[in-house]
Amino acid sequence: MSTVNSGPRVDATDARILLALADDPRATVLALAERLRLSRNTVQARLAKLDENGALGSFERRVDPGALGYPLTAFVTAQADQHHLAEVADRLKDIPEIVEVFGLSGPTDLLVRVVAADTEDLYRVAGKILDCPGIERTNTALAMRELVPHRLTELLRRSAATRPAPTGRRARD
Amino acid sequence: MSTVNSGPRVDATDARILLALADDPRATVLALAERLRLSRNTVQARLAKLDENGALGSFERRVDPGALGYPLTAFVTAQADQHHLAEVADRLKDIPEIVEVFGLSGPTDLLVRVVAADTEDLYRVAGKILDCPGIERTNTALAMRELVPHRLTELLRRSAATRPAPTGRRARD
DNA sequence: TGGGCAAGTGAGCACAATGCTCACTTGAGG
DNA sequence: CCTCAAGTGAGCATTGTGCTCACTTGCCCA
Repeated sequence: MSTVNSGPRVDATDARILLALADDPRATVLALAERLRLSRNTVQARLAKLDENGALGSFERRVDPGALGYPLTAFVTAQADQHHLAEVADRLKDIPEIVEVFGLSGPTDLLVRVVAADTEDLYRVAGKILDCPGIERTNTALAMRELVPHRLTELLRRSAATRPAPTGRRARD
Repeated sequence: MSTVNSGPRVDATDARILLALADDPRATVLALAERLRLSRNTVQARLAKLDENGALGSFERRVDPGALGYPLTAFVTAQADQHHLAEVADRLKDIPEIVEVFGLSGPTDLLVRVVAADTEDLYRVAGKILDCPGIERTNTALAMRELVPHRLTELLRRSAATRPAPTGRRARD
């Protein structure tokens, strides 16, 4: 349901931690600290804060639908009765194959991301979407290729590059 | 670049592990084992296999762009010279604000997911996309609301529900 | 110019988790 | 009937965790 989160912004050090984690997701705090040349204490505190503020989304994001038996991804755009968007969203939430829904600006009201086991399955799901009261028109496009797989690394690198406020870190080494 | 992965399919037990992990991402293997009433050994082996086969996507997926200073998400659809899709994709990859790109079936060739710091930033990024040689026409829609946040839980639950092949597990307890 | 303040550091400590290996069990399939 | 794949429980040396503490350092602000 939420749109933004905008807790306190991730700073350069946080970004470096996230980057290191991206490289090795199950790395121990100790390993991260060593690698980033920070104290274990710092990394631990930072990490704690990062998932307190919702800077880290849910873990499910990391699960590959393909491995779950849903190798097909499709995007269904829809026009809907704008007065009842919330109700429509609730209905859509009940369809398990629907993985993500956005409310859009412009002539297309909804963008629905769907996964499916095969084309027949996809057809069925598309039908279910159209059947939702409030949905007026849909259009389904199959994702044939993932040309750029989901990534935030470039943005993280940019954040990591800004010189951190150098506080209390040791001079030697 | 990859489209599918389709390593060996995730079975019911795997799904249960992933579900538990979704609930508590940094849970220790021991905690998971206890909670699922599996042996530590099993969980450890399963988890190892899960990220060997790419059933687990990269960690970056969990990072919230909002926390990074990019609270805006937009979807840019584009028509492109289909003979040069690969080159276009390479160009798009160089734009950091581009988070994901799909090649679609139908009249729209590309779906580009973009994040931006503000509307002006978005305008700039949209311009960069249009400037890519091979891109013929674009249309930008701002994601105003995340009506259903990314989730795979329902699907995971479905997988977890199928009775697992009950092998060698103890009778008592 | 001096005092807080926030953030980092290094040390230490009891406890828990990891990574490994081994012998054993169990159901499925040839 | 035998073998195989998967799970189990045990054990053990090594690491990592979660916590607290005293101390340092640069920044902000008065």
